[in-house]
Amino acid sequence: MTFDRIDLKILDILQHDATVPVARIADQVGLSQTPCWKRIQKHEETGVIRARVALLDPQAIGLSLTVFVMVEAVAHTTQWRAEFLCVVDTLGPVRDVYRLAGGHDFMLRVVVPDMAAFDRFYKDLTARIRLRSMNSVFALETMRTTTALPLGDLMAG
Amino acid sequence: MTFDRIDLKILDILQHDATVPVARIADQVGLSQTPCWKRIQKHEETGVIRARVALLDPQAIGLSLTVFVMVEAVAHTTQWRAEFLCVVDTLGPVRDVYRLAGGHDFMLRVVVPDMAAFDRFYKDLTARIRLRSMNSVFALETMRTTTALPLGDLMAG
DNA sequence: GCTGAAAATACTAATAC
DNA sequence: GTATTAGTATTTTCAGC
Repeated sequence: MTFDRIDLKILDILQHDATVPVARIADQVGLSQTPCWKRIQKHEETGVIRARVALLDPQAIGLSLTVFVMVEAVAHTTQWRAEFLCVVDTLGPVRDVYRLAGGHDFMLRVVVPDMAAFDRFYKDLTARIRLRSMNSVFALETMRTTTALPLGDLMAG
Repeated sequence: MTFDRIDLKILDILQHDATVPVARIADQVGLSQTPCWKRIQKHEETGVIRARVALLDPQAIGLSLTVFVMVEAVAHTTQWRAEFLCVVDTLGPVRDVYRLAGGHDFMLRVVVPDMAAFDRFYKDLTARIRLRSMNSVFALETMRTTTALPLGDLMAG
């Protein structure tokens, strides 16, 4: 898979605002509507565009607490990883799961309404699987956040 | 601002797939098209729906390295925070900026193509602002990730 | 690969109930 | 809140260059 400047520009527009009509995208990238539409279609089929979603305001909905949970595994085995993943999948507040290099094995991004809800999550997690260690880092403020990928750096380089 | 079950259901559908037509959403929440459309419209105006975006596959585009950068501030002042935020805003690979409780002051989520690009980012950051400490945690694997908020927990509780 | 135009679908707004 | 309507915009397909 390879992307030319036009592809990257199309993707960059859509990852910032997916409501822009194809006609205007075509205009901005210097293409007519049909070929522009076909490129977008291709990107959807090949999975480069994974989804089109609405982003909600966590504060407005009352989900104002973000916590990063650093976890150490009891055993470094495929089986333990599978079980761990299975457990966190059943826990509603878990948004992201990363496997890490270094001291900690995993990091979870957890979103809850308040500290009480986080405590329930904490008890749920520790009840369902044994962990070597668990270290919670609380976010006081989300200063910036974006789902868009840095395509600009690719176009320049 | 208060949301009933219907509002939450509408938002939950849209945050997973924003391409679902209003007619089908109305169907699923047990409303006719007009009031359903008006609710969505209201949520867009009040900012509950912040944006509709396309989510791209980082691997497919060659942005396969995610790094979490933990930063300690040199000074705990409003001015230093503003300067720090200003600097990271100019650095392309920075996706998220969180202010943290505890030992580290900030965490950045950084997305780059490879280690060489991360090294460039590292040099850029440290050249533009003085930090007390900087600790990079590399993600070996993104096991799960979602932009959707856990609304199910709210509907149950 | 491109252009242009037609068809199908969805959105938006207004109506009366 | 529902049902219906109509006008507009967008998406999607189908020709031909």
